[in-house]
Amino acid sequence: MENAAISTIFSQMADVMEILGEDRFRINSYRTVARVIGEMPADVAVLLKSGELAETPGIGKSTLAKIEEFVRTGAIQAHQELLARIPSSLLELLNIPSVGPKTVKTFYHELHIRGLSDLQKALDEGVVETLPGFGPKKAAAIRKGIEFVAKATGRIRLDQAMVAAHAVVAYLQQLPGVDKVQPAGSLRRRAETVGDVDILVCAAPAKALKETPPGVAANDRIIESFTSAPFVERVLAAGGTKGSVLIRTNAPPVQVDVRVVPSESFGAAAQYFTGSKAHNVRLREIAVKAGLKLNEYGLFKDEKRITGATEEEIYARLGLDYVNPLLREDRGEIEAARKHALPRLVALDDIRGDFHSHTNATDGSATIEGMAQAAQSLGYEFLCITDHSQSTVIANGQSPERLARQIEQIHRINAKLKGITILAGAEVDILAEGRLDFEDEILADLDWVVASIHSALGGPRERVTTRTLKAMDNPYVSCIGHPTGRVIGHREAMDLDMPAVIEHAAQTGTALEVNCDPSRLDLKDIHCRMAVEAGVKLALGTDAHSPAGLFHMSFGIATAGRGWAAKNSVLNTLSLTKIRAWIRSKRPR
DNA sequence: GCCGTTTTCGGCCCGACTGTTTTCAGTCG
Repeated sequence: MENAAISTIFSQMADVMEILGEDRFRINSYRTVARVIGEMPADVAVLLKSGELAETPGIGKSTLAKIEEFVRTGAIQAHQELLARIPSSLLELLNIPSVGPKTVKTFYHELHIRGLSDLQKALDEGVVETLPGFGPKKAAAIRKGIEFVAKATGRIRLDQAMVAAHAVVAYLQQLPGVDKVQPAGSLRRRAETVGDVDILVCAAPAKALKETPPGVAANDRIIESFTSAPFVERVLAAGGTKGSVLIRTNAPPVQVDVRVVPSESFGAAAQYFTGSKAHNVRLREIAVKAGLKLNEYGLFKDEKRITGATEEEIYARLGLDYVNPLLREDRGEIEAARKHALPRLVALDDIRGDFHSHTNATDGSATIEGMAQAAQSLGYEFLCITDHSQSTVIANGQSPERLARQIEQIHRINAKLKGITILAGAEVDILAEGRLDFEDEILADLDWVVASIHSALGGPRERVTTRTLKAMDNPYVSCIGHPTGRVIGHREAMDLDMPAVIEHAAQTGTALEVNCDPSRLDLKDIHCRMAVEAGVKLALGTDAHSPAGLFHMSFGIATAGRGWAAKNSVLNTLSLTKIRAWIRSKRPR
């Protein structure tokens, strides 16, 4: 997969050009290219050949030539030339908060700083604060920034961010003068990782203060209360309407930004702070073309606010259908909103059951009955028990004999249960060369078979792809579990040929799992979309190892939604009768 | 470098906060 490499090259070129002070619009288009390529679900080389790449917005003639060059030679000369103009170690300085391209340029030209260690030395010697435009506070900020880079692990997982957000929201909600609290940013878009947590606060109308702009006095108090809250480790910024802090958590420090806005601007602010940046830029361009101006306070005609209280009004006034936050990534949603062609996304209410769970028969913590009870309390009609197969020894995988006894046990429990059905399933290992861990006669006794790769995930692309395709050829395999095997922040995805996998899933009538565990989210959003477009069914499974694990369904729903999945793309929304019919349709008669 | 129901040339999104400044540049989102 060369997409990541190409994306990095373009973003590096943009970084270098910024330090060199080149045309910012040109830099912007390089950044767009980096983003667009980085988000592409299929190989750039393939899309280049098919001509699709040339049709992609943001990719013009010049970019196309550079990518062609990369595919042909493995490098881009323009990139090499840019890198030759400054020491490449200079680029690492851009990661330091409060250090931007202009600062780096000054360091390089005035102090001949070539990297982090040079900068550290200059700080220690006290020369940084003597530069024109610099001072002791700026130097201190840079020192703290370096400390932060050393400690920070970058983005945190969505579920971790949600825990942090939850605590802050609860605190803000009980403050006087606070009307509404709304998490925004990538958290609200349910991106798989979150850089910082954005929270929007709507101040209650300030009555007795006609002279001052609405809400201002209350804002100050809200920000002050926020920045002095018990969970705050360090205050990064605090103004009249905006506060930014690092909060204490178990894991790496999380940055939380709070903005306070008046109620007449709440929708505009929610829209603005939910992003993504690319989506917002598109909206503001549409506004400008209509002779309007869009900012976080509203949509304006000259100085007059036309609308701003709700997001719905803003989209409507720009001639767009309301765009679900999950879709706001500038991946075609704006065009679809204009044509009234946005999908109605699958929702948690549509879900009738869970396709992937474990019990204490293998590495889960609860009994079958315990899991069933928990599923029933979620309003489910079915739950698949999919314990591990024999080869996953570390998870106490079941032998065929143990599995046979478990199937009988499930049948006995089903006879007693009312309102929910347990499907007897298994998570069967896909072994080397694509063989399965159980024989077909055993698989035939199961209601639902998830086939997953748990070994040799680092194998070459052809090998891992072939293993997956071969598993799909088995008529009893209903679904491929966590197809890429990634663990966010810990383990890279397998080098799967995803277009081939999706095509084969469509041909064989095999579902692809959206593993809802927030540390997996596998398939990920862009691959879900590819599957949806190919007509492949998604099967959402929490991979729960305890009753609490079943709650992770919402993460899978969000991921499928980010992949533009409507109800009809998701097997979990079907009745049990229809699910059984769907499973049978692949099996021999 | 990209793009076109105003355009193949001339545009290209918007504001808060900080620090170092006496009016603004730089950074960030």
